[in-house]
Amino acid sequence: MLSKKTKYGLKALTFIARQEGDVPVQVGEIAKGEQIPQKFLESILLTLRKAGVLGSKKGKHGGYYLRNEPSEINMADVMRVLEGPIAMVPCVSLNFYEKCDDCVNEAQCSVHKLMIQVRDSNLNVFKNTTLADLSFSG
Amino acid sequence: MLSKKTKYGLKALTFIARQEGDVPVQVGEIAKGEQIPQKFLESILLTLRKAGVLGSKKGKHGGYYLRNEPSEINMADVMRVLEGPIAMVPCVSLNFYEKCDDCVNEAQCSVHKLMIQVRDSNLNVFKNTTLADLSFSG
DNA sequence: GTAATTCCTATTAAATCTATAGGGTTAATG
DNA sequence: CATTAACCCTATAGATTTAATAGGAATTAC
Repeated sequence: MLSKKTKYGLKALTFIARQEGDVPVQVGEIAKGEQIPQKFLESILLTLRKAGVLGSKKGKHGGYYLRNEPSEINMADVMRVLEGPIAMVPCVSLNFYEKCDDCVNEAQCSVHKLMIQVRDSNLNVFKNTTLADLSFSG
Repeated sequence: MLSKKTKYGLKALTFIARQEGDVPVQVGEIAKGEQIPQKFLESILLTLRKAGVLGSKKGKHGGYYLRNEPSEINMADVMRVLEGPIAMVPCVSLNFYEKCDDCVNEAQCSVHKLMIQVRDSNLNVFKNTTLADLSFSG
């Protein structure tokens, strides 16, 4: 199940991408427009900023903006920030590999075999989908 | 993240598939062989039996066996039983569709768009992988 | 200097996952 | 037919994670 954090984060990114103006977009605006609890959204946007996806401007008339063009922001990066590793088990994670305690023989492990395929297939989707794909057109 | 329930369930199915004998496989055997808490495993196998994946024989010398050939058991069915819907959000689930409360326009929702692709890609993997693929050979 | 906004930490509330407990039911065996 | 070994079933406790809230600190426009 997709976490609310990720769901809200994706919606917020889309919302920002669609505001084509030059001024940063405020949390309150996004929260209202997308029906997201404002304080929760604050922490999510903060995470995205710290990860380098968003930039921010503080103080009055402050807000958030994209650090790159929507077409340059791919979902693999975004999902890793919001949802964590793309792999469903650490033993098939490319970026966060960890051996299973219980698993004796990784090469023969059925979970390992299946999850490698899932990882590859998801990675393929995420890498090839950009924020622009999600934000514009039908 | 893959739940332990699913992980254990997959390992157990593989274990049973690899026992080529005619006698049912006992929970205790699987638990020992795969390092799974026995009582937890019991409940998982019960779930798989109720879903029609496994059959069981009660009483002394009882145990579990596959209801179909490993090559006929596909992972889409197994994952639905163990992990729940394959879709990461209800609004893209084929078998368990539900509209989002918050989402005003499904067609324009970025989460919806992305998750449809993820669902299709995962479904493709799960439907085309059988228990035989996971159990035998390298 | 006041108002508006992001920034940061802590905490609580809710939900889910993992595991255990305890016994009921069924069947093989001598 | 008693004993034993296995699955069957429900409930519940413990642990972890997720979701949301609270309260203010720091920063900037005006």
